[in-house]
Amino acid sequence: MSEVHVLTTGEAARYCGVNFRTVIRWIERGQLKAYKLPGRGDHRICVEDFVSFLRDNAMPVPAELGAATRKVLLVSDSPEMIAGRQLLQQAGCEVDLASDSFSAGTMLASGKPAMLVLDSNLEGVNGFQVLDMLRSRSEFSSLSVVLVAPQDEANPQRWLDAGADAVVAASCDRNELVGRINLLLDA
Amino acid sequence: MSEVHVLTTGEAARYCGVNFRTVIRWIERGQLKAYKLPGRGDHRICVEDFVSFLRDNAMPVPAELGAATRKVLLVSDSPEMIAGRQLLQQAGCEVDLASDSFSAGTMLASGKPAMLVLDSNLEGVNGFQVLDMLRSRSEFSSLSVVLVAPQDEANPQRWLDAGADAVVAASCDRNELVGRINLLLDA
DNA sequence: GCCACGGTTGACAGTTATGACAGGTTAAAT
DNA sequence: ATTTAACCTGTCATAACTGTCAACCGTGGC
Repeated sequence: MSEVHVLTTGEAARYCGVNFRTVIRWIERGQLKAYKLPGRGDHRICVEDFVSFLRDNAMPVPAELGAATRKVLLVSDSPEMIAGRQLLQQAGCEVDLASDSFSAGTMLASGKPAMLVLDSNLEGVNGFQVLDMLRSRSEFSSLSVVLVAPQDEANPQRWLDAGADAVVAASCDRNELVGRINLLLDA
Repeated sequence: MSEVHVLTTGEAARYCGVNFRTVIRWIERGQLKAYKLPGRGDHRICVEDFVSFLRDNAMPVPAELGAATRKVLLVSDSPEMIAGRQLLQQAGCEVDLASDSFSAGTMLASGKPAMLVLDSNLEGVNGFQVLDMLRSRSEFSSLSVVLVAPQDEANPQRWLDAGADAVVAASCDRNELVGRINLLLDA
């Protein structure tokens, strides 16, 4: 069963060092998404919504809540890429792995990773199509995308134009890849 | 075998991030419908009642409970198949449409359809791979799958063996397709 | 039979919602 | 520079809801 972790106004208030009254006002103003319990109308805030609220307002994200924001979905069927998984885990990331585009899609939607590492060499994946789709849907607006370019890539810029946040060559060093992923996750 | 799914107070509580005591109070106040077991008077909540309670109170519905009963995800890029969409809508179905496997995956996971109509002629889709993945994940255990077989299909049985609930030829009549979908949805 | 597990109940402590009010900040108007 | 208004935030008291705790009871496994 899915453990939906939610916060009360008091918890959210303590996390950002304000009075809970203020948190309620943020909610009333529509700045922070929340729902109400039927009883007295207590507010409950999904951690996910809270974290994106903090980010939108350049507020510090508590480490224990930000852990979920270091989740990476790695989409590739190449053994070398998959070997990079361990490096990412050592770097403190949670890593989901998909080796075809259909399951990649399901894992993206259900696992809610903060980053997608997409190997455009994967058979049946059209990187441009995927980027188009991601960028046209608001639910993925905060998703970072690192594109692993085809072997023969001559013009990496076109991927950036299509919406990728970074492009790396498939042949690039794994440590370099992990370094860039880390940089994006911390940004 | 049709599994009548019910929740205990503890499960319902975890689903909406409150204490089980609170769930019992909602039931006592008549806000949440439930029945009692004869023994100690344990509460049991039908998933259906729980979901409509959540909806009534604008509370988030957990993905694994929210599956719509007449929602179909149509995965194809063939104009004829897409034309079948209207027929399905006329038959009272809600229809999502995906034309590539990646977005099909995202829509399957986020849209929670009751049925997947998968065109195996779609480029980049390996029907067997998809069926394997679906049947190995419990979150999709209740999903019906209608497979639209390749043009040259000689042995439809192998799709059924792989986990499809029905197989139709790509050339088959649209009305027949809709009829079979309806049958499965009502089952 | 015995035990672990999970659910119930009641009492009580802890939290939260609400409205009103006061102090602080910002920005525009004088 | 000063004033003013608008706004945000914290505080308070009250009422109501929610969580916690302990004791107890069915159920199923050993």
